[in-house]
Amino acid sequence: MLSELKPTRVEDAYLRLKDEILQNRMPPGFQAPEPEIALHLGMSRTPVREALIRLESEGLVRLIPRRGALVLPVSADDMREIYEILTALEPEAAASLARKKPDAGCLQELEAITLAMESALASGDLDAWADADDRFHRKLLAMHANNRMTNFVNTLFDQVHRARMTTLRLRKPPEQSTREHREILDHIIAGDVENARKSFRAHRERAAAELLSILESYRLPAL
Amino acid sequence: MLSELKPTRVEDAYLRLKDEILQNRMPPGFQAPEPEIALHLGMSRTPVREALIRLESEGLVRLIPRRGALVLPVSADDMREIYEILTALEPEAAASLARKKPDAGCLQELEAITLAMESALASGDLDAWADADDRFHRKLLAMHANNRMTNFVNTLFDQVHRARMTTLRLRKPPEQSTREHREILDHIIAGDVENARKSFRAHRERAAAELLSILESYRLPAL
DNA sequence: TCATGCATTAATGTATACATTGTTTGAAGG
DNA sequence: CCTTCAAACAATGTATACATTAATGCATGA
Repeated sequence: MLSELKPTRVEDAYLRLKDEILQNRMPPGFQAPEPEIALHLGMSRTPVREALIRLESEGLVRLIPRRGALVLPVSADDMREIYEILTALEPEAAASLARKKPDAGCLQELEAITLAMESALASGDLDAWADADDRFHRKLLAMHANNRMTNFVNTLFDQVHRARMTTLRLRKPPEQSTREHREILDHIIAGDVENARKSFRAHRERAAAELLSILESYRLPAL
Repeated sequence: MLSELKPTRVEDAYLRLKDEILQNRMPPGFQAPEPEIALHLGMSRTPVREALIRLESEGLVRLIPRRGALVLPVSADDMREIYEILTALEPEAAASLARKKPDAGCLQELEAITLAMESALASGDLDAWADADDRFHRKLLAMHANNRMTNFVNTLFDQVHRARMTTLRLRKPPEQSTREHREILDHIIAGDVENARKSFRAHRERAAAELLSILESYRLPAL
């Protein structure tokens, strides 16, 4: 029901290419024509082409007329665009969740993710921390029943994924972020709509400023 | 530069199908298999298929396994999703514009659109009014340099286009909307960030409530 | 040596072919 | 008359073929 009964080549190509891009095995600037990618994936151009179109619409790739597919770098300005949108949308989701008072089961899961983040911070496991961070944001969105918002924001998360992974180790331990997640969760549980919104907004604004300042101080124009 | 040098069949199919959908010549619920659409457009399945994939990613169509492309109706719940996103994003764009104090030329254009809306209201020309409304929203977004936001919001505008056209004549003359546009513009010109944001938010919240109440009172579950 | 232009190469956009598989029709049997 | 099963049909997913056209490289000439 959730996954396709029959795995199609397009889906396969899409997932594999997306994975290669997000894991930085196909780094930004990487470029290859359709036939080459098709060969690499062991299928014909047709499904590859459709997968590339999809990746392009998600902002991970650009199709350049006679040059092939280009893995897009994410510039500081892209980052600004993306964080501006996240700053507007995610707090709404959080506020709406606080209003709706979701059932205990769902909140339990958010709670577990937050605990995982806290313990990852304590043990200095940055990868686990980043994973919990990602899960928190995605879970919160998924709980707020707005599929259009969820899907769109998820594509934005994907776009900044590489940048977050890179900067993860260029900054101090993310204590503040962790505290803020806890704070947001508390407000949601308490049903405090306005504070849920505000604290999420502050969380995003601070994270964006931090990320951009890291990019600047390390002279990373794009990732 | 703006348009493609060479009009491709995919682009042609995309534009024509989108137009047919938005103009309600292919109404919600309309369904046709790829070969039929290809025949209708006078080209092979390949470009049609790519155009349909694009329309699907924009939420206008759904591709159902052995049934063909289905023109999606927009339900009240879809409307809720869409307006929630607009309510979060557009006020940010307005606020940011108020902050940036755009040059007179651009504001001139917004002013002209607002005047057009006011005179359309005065003369009772609903189509001209709706056109000015649409242009105001799109222009404001375009002025706020965030392409991701602009593109996404534009797809949402497209999705609600039919519903807006239908309800346009089921409601009282849109005096309030017109006043609100003027108010928003004034705040932007004055550089009043917070009031630009607030008045736009109020504008969207009211419009959403109005639209949904019309759907309810006329028993229109979807459009 | 460097510029110019032609020929070759190669990538895309599109058409077509084909296998797979779900749907539907119609006939046969209860 | 309704149900069941099979065969024909049809749509998709994918592969392949092909025309067009941009890029590349090489040869030619100044």
